[in-house]
Amino acid sequence: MRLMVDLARHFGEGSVSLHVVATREQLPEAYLEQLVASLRKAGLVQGKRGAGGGYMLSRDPAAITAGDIVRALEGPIEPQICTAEGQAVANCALQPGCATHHVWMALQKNIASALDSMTLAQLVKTTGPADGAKEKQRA
Amino acid sequence: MRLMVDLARHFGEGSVSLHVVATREQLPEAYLEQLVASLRKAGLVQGKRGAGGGYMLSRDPAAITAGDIVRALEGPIEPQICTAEGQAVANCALQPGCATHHVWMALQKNIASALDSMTLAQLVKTTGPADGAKEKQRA
DNA sequence: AGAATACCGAGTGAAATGCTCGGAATTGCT
DNA sequence: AGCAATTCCGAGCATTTCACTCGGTATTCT
Repeated sequence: MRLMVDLARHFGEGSVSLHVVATREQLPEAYLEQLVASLRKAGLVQGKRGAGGGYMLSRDPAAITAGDIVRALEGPIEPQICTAEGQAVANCALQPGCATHHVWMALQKNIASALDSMTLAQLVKTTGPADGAKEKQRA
Repeated sequence: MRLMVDLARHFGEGSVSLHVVATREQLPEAYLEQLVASLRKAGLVQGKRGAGGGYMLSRDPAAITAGDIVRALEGPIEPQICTAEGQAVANCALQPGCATHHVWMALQKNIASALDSMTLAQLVKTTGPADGAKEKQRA
């Protein structure tokens, strides 16, 4: 997540090496390498090999949401095994009218829409200065 | 969760033994025992010992939310370690303007309000009796 | 050529999750 | 009083996930 925000922050400056990001964000480089692999497979970033290479976002920061990132890294959003995104009615296999299924489905949609409504561009903006704006929430 | 809905479904009928709930919901009894301990400590259910004993909700089903249950079983709602409920500004200890903190806080509030808006009474209503089917049927 | 860098696959330690086991303590029934 | 039902309690166990490491290979720049 922080990785992506960092990349977004330097969007348009060519490719950035993981080494730089790692030191800048104080994250283990070897770990980022692994994460970025998933992000690349999901088409969110592009890598450039060789000396002077690195990574860059493949889309505009305004066109990438937190939801995209979460899905790329952790798979479909599913509060419970039986309520993953994109499953029609699911594999519950238990009582058809399983009371709790309702709960998790509602929650899943809620989470998904919350994450999908946050773009990288927004995140970059809301954290440049001393973080004064905390208004972007609708009940 | 299903345990609580089951209890709610039979609210007002005195105490229900775990054995009954377990067979009714097809869940391992020994496991329920453990779960219900947390629920009791959280004040959501009351236990009555001895033969003919069992558990019952300590409040009206309309006064218990999914959020209550989740918190009782899994602790405060926290999408990330640094964004648990009830923490003022938190233990991030990293960059003060950590970009992603914002995301998780928003998400946490979203989840919490979603769960808090679902009461057991509602859940009982929106799902027919599991299999007992001798309750008064409505919906 | 040599260094920097992305790529790849496997492995590790700690924690959470769902569940089991054995044994108390309490209560109702006969 | 005694027995059976039931809550209570603490520990343990198998699997999975999480965050992270390691060693190596391929590519590209200077």
